[in-house]
Order: sequence, then structure tokens, then C-alpha cells
Amino acid sequence: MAGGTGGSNSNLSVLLRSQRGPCAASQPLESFFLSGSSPSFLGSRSMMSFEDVHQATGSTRPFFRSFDHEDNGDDDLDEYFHQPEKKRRLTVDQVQFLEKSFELENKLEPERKIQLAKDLGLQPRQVAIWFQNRRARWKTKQLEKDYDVLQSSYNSLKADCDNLLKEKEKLKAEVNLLNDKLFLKEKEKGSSELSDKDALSQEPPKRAMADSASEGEVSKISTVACKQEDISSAKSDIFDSDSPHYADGVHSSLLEAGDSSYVFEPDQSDLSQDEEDNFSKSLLPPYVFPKLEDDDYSDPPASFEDHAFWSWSSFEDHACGGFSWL
DNA sequence: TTGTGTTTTATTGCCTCC
DNA sequence: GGAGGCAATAAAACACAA
Repeated sequence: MAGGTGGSNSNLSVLLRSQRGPCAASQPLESFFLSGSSPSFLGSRSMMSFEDVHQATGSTRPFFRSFDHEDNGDDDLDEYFHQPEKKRRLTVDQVQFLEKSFELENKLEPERKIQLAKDLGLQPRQVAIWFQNRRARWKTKQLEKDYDVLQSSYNSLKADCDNLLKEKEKLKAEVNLLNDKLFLKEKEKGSSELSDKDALSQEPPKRAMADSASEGEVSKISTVACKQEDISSAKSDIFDSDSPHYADGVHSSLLEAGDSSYVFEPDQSDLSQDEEDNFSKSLLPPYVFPKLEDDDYSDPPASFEDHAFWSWSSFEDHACGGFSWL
């Protein structure tokens, strides 16, 4: 519980010691000291000004909640002096007036502060404090709104991401299928050539292909694989950004040919395509990384709150744990 | 009526700007 | 150096369930 019951007497001492600056007379108590000469409290002209507004709203609420019985005169005055100082809430009308003023401009210039204080029969410092607290409340609400906007934006991005991942899996399977077909084709071609030339080599076709494949041939295979990526530019983005540029079948060929690693671009999914290109061309040396399995891709976080942590840990896993620099 | 959570008013201390 | 803003906090007022 934030509040307490004690401290009323200490309030008075706090009140008396804590005034700051020329506008620091913050409590009605002090207004009483000033009430003989100052128009800012009982029956001021400026109070009339507020009362005009007050009447315009059709309200019948008393202007000062704490002075509902002010017509009792000296008795209440005396009572007021002998009461421990208490915090008083502004009336509904005062708050409405301040709210309207805040809507117009949430910062308070000195002249406006004085005018508002006069109009409302408050101390300028009270007006300043009210604006300060109001700004704080506004900021909190604004933060909540921003959070909601970010969260909904995150949710839609996550949905997109999920869809893209599914699409990626589909395309991956498609590429594998096509690579298998290609491999069979090459195999048939190879065996017919072998029979034609009476070749004696009995090496397993797969290995023979990998071993005998020249650089040009490997790149040809890669080109075929990469052409699959051209089916749609959107689809190719998936390969560019978060998966190896080579299909699994080609990976197998390269790995089986004794090349346990291959040059690849880093996982720069947060970069644009141009940034990625520049990054990989100009900043980074080629590096080696192991073949990635599906399990190497962690799922995105389920919640918006987890995202920041996920982004970083995911990056660390792939960039630091999964790769090794040449 | 009372205990407890929330809101509002006000203070304090620090920072920035002129 | 003084004025004013802000964040953190205290404390009074208020709301409301048990």
C-alpha cells in the first residue's frame, strides 16, 4: 500500500520548508497568509473568470471542495489554521478547465500559468504541478499505445515469417526432388558413356561424379540449384537471407567429395539485399560453416516480449557458434 | 466498517538550458 | 546561478470488495 495514515503534522513542516521560487506558495495555508492582499484565493476577480466558465458548464459544484462552508467565516478560518494541513483534490470543474487547457498545449508558459492560476483560484505552482503530473500520465499512456502498435506489428510480421518458413520448407523439398532427378539423369548419362567407352572404373556413381566434377561442373550444378530459387523473387529471398545458397543435394555432393566446408554468406537476415551484398563482398572474408540442418534454425519466439532476446541469441548461434572463420 | 488497491497531488533531487 | 522539466517517490484521497 503506497499511502499511509501518519505524517499530517510532518506535512505542515514539509510545507513550510519546501517552498521554492517566487511561485512556490503551493498550499492554501499560505494563501491564507496572503489572502489579505492577494486576489488569488477567496473572492478574486480571476475566480469570477473561472466561475463564468463554471456556470457555462451548468455545474453546481462548489468551486473549492475544501471550502464548502466558507460562508461560516472566522470559525472555518480558525478551524483551518488549527487543522493539520491536508492534501486537497481539485474540483471536477477545475480539472476540466485544466484538461481543456492541456489539450490546447501541454507545455505551460509562465504567462499562461499565471492566467490559469488566476482563473482557477489556484496557486501558479499548483497549476505547474498539475501540468507536470498530467504530462507524466500522458507519457505513460503514449508508451502503452506505442507498445500496442509495436505488438500488433510484431504479430503480423511473425505471421508473415511463419508463412515464409512454411513456403521455404516446401521449396526445399521441391529443390531436393529436382536435384534427385538431375542426379539420376547424370547417372544415366554417365553409365551410357561408360558402356560406350568401355570404361573400367567401378567407382560408385555418386562419388565418381563428385570426384570428377570439375569446378565448372560443380558450379553448373549450383546454377541449376540456384535457378530453382529464381522461380519467384520472394522465394529466393528466403534462400538469400537465412539458408545456404546450395540445395541439400549439392551439399551432399560437395561434402562427399571431401569438401567438408564451403564458402557461404553469413546469415544477415536483418540486412537488406544491398547491404548483404556489400557486407559479404567488402567486409567479410569468406568463411566456412558446417552444413545446416533444419534443426539449426530455431523457431521465432512465440511472444513479442521474447523477440529481442531471440534475435540476439539466434544471431549468436548462427554467427558465432555455427560458423568458423577461415 | 475496514482493509487494500488505485489515483491524484505534491515533494525531492537531478539535469538542462539560458 | 536560477528557472523549469522530469523521474521517482510519498502521502492523502478515493473506490470498492468482503
